[in-house]
Amino acid sequence: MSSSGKLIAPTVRFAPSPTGRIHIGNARTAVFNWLYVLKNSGRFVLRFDDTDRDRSTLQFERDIASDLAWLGIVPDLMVRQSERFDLYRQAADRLKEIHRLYPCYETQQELELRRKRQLARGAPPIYDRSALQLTDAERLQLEAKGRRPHWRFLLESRKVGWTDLIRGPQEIDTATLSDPVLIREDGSYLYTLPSVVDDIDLAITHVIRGEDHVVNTAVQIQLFEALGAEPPQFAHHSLLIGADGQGLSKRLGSLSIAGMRERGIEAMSVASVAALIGTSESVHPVAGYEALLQGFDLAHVSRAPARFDEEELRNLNSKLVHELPYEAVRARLKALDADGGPQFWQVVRGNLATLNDAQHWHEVIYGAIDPVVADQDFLDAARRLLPPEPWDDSTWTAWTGRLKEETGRRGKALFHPLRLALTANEAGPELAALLPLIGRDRVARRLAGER
RNA sequence: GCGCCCUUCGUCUAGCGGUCCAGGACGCGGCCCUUUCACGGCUGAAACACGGGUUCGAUUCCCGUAGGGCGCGCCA
Repeated sequence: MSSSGKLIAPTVRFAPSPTGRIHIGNARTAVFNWLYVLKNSGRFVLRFDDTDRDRSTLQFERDIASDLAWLGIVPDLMVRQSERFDLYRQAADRLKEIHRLYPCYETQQELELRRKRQLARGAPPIYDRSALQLTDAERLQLEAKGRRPHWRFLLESRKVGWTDLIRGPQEIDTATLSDPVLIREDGSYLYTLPSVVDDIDLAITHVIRGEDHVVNTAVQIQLFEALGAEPPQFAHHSLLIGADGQGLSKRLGSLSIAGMRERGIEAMSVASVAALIGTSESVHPVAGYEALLQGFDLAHVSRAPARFDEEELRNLNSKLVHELPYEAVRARLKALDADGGPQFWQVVRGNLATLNDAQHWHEVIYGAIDPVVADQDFLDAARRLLPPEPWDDSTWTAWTGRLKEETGRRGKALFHPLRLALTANEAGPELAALLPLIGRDRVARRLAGER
């Protein structure tokens, strides 16, 4: 909203702290941001909020970047807050000058005790600003005793409002909030200040994030204003909950993107679920972001928490795999040592839950299996009737037709033993299609009960 | 404890006072295809959390209750 009316490309940021890998909930935020960028020809900033030096690691940064890359998300810019402390110091100085940042000397134990007392009284656990009452002499005395201050942002007690792109008009009374600590006793920065300073410096126009940040937004808007900047647009989506209806944040193990990848789930399956769950669009497999873009609109995102069920993801994934063209999977089949060519893929894909399952069918068709033999006499008869090659799609019908005449068997009694002998599986692709791929030699061997 | 948000089929949701004996999608059941199973196609069952209001009329508006999510950090 520049005064010149000039259109600025929307810029969004995805700002994980590299203290762990991303899970489906974070991925959903990332995908929303990504779709917003694709839809509006914007820029995507990946910002590592690594102000917590103890818990942040470079390895997690790399892992997060690779999880995003796997999801097809390509940042235009990557920054690391730990490399931008100068900026934060400048902003802090400015806030001190205008008396919006003040030193406090309470210990964490004292603060905790106060909060407990307030809670016990039924009062909200809000910082009482007693540090503001300190005289210069008292401050000096505390410093002489070796106390170092932490610094709080002085909130203006008033209602702060914004129009949330997902939640609509919002209003929060900052009188109900504690003045947030911006700078720790050791001089390091907490999330709040760097986040706002970077949003200003990187010209972020749209902050799309989880609703756990709704209250922070009021504080941040005051910070933007104190620093003389116009706040960006905000969009807060609801958080995912587990299939059991409980919050997701508690147990992350199997919900990690890395885990889904390892289990052979397609990246676009994850992206489809992430983008569509909790929206008015139907949750269905979408092969690419361009197609996902069609129905994308932040206004379609629900305000109620949505359940994430991995079984739903698996179902959606198998449907996605069933539709994948050979060219799209060829390289990955090769990597699995399961590239049986276009014909193979065509026959087999409808039976796969994940692409990795192609390995199994490749082995069943071209490798050595242990045939399941229940009735050797029947299989011997089948073997005697085996037509000579070349084989094609009609071979199956011709062969089993003769076998039917010979043995009088039909239906399941006819086909089930053949399926078990030829594939060692109860279920699978159509045998008529499988037969020419397996070939006469292997078929004959398997009917004889040999590997 | 306080504050904010949410509550329609099992799940994700459409619905913004009469169009709704509530629509779609996934899942589930059935049928068809396949002289087997799976894939695929078709089809069916399935919901307005509860209690008060407001109104000629509430899924739709208001209040309360219950349930859920989030927040109240020298975490992000």
